Parts: sequence; structure tokens; C-alpha cells
Amino acid sequence: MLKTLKHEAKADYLLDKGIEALWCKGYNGTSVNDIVKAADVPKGSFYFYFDSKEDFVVKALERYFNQMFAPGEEILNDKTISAKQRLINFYEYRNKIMIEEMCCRLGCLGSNIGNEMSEHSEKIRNTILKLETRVKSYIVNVFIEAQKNNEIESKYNAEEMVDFIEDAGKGAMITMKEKQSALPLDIFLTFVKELFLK
Amino acid sequence: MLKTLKHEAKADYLLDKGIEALWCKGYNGTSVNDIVKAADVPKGSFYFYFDSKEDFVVKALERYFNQMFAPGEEILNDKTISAKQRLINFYEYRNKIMIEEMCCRLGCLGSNIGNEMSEHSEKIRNTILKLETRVKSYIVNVFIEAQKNNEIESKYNAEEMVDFIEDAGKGAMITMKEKQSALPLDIFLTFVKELFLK
DNA sequence: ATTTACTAGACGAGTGGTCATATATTTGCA
DNA sequence: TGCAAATATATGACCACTCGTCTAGTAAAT
Repeated sequence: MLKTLKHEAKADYLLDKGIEALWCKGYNGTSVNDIVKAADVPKGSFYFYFDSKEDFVVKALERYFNQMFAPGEEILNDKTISAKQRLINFYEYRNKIMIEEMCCRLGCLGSNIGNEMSEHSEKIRNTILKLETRVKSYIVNVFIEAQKNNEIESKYNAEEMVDFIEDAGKGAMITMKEKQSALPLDIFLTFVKELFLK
Repeated sequence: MLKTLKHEAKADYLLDKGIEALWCKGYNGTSVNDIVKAADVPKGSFYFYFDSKEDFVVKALERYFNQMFAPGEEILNDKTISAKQRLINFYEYRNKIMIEEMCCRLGCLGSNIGNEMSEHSEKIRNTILKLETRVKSYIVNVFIEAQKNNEIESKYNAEEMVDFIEDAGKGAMITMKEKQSALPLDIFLTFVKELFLK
């Protein structure tokens, strides 16, 4: 039991170091060597903790989503604040993370890898699909709550509207990287609020 | 002069074959070998026609945008049709291309490579920025025309709104790849029309 | 004969992945 | 409790292959 915990701790350490590299350089741009060097772990150990590079990336994505979404989940669940405001706070928080912490250069690991690998690995594609669906369901719930409270126009299908907004956010992050500017995220937020207004 | 034409024709041929591979597998997923094999050209020739892989990709992006945007430009410039309808036709056309021709699996070469390489190659980043800016300016012009005709709500800044819509389209293409479904593009179009309505 | 167009194949570095061997750590039993 | 047997973890050399690039050369045109 203790050894299992130690095992998991080291695997997580490798994942954390690997996430940094993957986030910046993508799947094909990141080698197993990059990961073990960053973690200062011998190459052979990598394959003791993970079956393959693909397996590593699947687990990295799961860890990334769980870590990144935890604060967002809290924001969305804070019942002391109106549903609509929670949505706005959530998107503002996410923008802030992308701008400040990552200097407009990295975007979202999930959509980076999703864009690069969906066509080439079913395991990775399905992992991202599953994780994004989970995040989206939280947002949709708050969205529906806001519609019930008449804070957001209720003629729209909540699922579809959240899909659209999430996609607009994904695209804004690509343009953010291309322009090395936070402007696309600002514009994104402006129009999200606009859509809520209807 | 003749040899220059031949030279250019062969370079273009390599570009066309390379675009296919790049589109599907990205920058780091596509090797120089992949390109020369697809074109059935000896490997050594590659560096006779291009300075480097990076140089090749810059030229591939330019060729891709010029080829892909030509029909779109015609649609946007067809003065027999109202400005607003031209915009809708343009986005419908683009969706159709992405869905039918590419089976929801490839997305846009520009934003694929932009997402993968912006952080790692200034040449590629600036090329994509330049090409996307050119496309966007055409759209903005038609957008402004539609606003002048009162076909589209004119309280919005045209540049910003087109930025937002273009980003929403980029993101929808990522999700399309992840889901292997055209639905994200359909939702995108629905909300674009909705935004126009205001 | 000289210049120009083109190509084969080698170069060193790096790829994902394997494996034999070595060392801790835990376990079952005396 | 002591200790051997079993298990878990660590290590880096090594595999076959691919990477982007370049040099030295052949083929073709002038």
C-alpha cells in the first residue's frame, strides 16, 4: 500500500514535468527524453511507470484537466453568487490564467493536443472528449440555472450555446498564441457577455 | 526563363503534396521524407527547391491560403447579393469545404500549424498572421457594408466582431476534429446568424 | 568547355522502446 | 526477532530506425 503511494507520487511527478513540455511543444515536439530529462529520472524508469508515450499523454491530460478545472469548479459552484455572474467569473478566471500564468503563449493543453492528435490516436481523442464533456456539463448546469432565473435569454438551447462559447474560447486561444496578445481573449469575453444579454 | 518556370512548377508540386501531409499530420508529425516520398522526388532535391523545412512550410501556408481563399473571395465580392447574405454564404461555403472535402478530420491548415508552431517559429507565426489578416480584411469590408445597409446591427465594432466570429470558427474546427462530427460547425453557423440578427 | 540543374547517399544526432543487471524494499517463515 | 526469498524499483547501454541537413558528385544545358 505504501509502495503504491510512492509509485503514484513519482508517476505524478513525471506527469507534472511532462505536462510542462507537452503544453509548450505538443505531442510530436516532446520526446520521452525531454520528459525524463526535465524530471531528472533515468530513461528506463519512464517505461516502468508508463506503458508508452501515448499512455503517458492520456494520463497527463487527465491530470491536467483535474488540476486546472478545480478552481473553476469552485467558482461555478459558489451559490452565494448569481448563476450568470458565476459564468462570467469563470470565463474571466480562465482568461486570467491563460494571460498571466502562461504569457499568452501556451493556450490550453487539451485543445492543443486535441488539435494535433485527434486524427492519429483514438485513445487521446476519446480522453479529451470525455474530459471536455465533463467540464462542459458543469457550465451547462449553471447556464440552465441562469436561464431559469431569467438572467440569460432562455430561447437558446443551453447545450448548444455553451458549445458555441467554448469553441469561441478555444479559437481565441489559438489567435492569442499567433498574436502573442491577450486581445482575442478580451474580445471573446465581451461577446460572451453580449450573448448573455439578449 | 523556361527553366525558372519548370523550377517553380516542381516546387509547387512539392508544396501541393506537402500541404496534404502537413494538413493531416502537422509540422512535427510530417518529415521531409514524407513530403519527398509523396511527391516521388529524391530526398536530395528537397533542399534544392527549399532552404529548410521551415522555409517549405512558410511557402506551403502561402500557397494554401491563396488556393483556399480564392472561391471565398469571389463569394464575398459578388455584388449581385446583399452584403449580409454574402457573409452567410461565405461561412456556409467554408463549413461545406471542411465537412465534405475533409470528412471533419483536418480542420484548417493555418490554424493547425499556427497552434502548433507559433511559439517555436517566428517566421511561421508572422506568415500566418499576415495571411489571416488579409482574409479578415475582406470579411470586415463586407461586414461594414452590411452594417451601412442596416442588415447587421451597427452598434458593434466590425473588426472585433469579425475577430470573434473567426475565432469561434477556429475553435469549432478543433471540436469538429475531436468529435469527428460536423455539429460544431452547424452550431457555429447558427450563432453567427443569431449575432447578425441583433 | 563551362556553367547550371539536379540527386544520391552519408552525416551525426535523436526517436520510442527494450532489457539485463543491480539495488532497495517488503514479505513469509523460523 | 532474524533472515532468506520474493517483489518492487533503478539504471543506462542498446536496438533498429528516422530526423533535418549537406557535401560531393552526375546530368543537362549553354
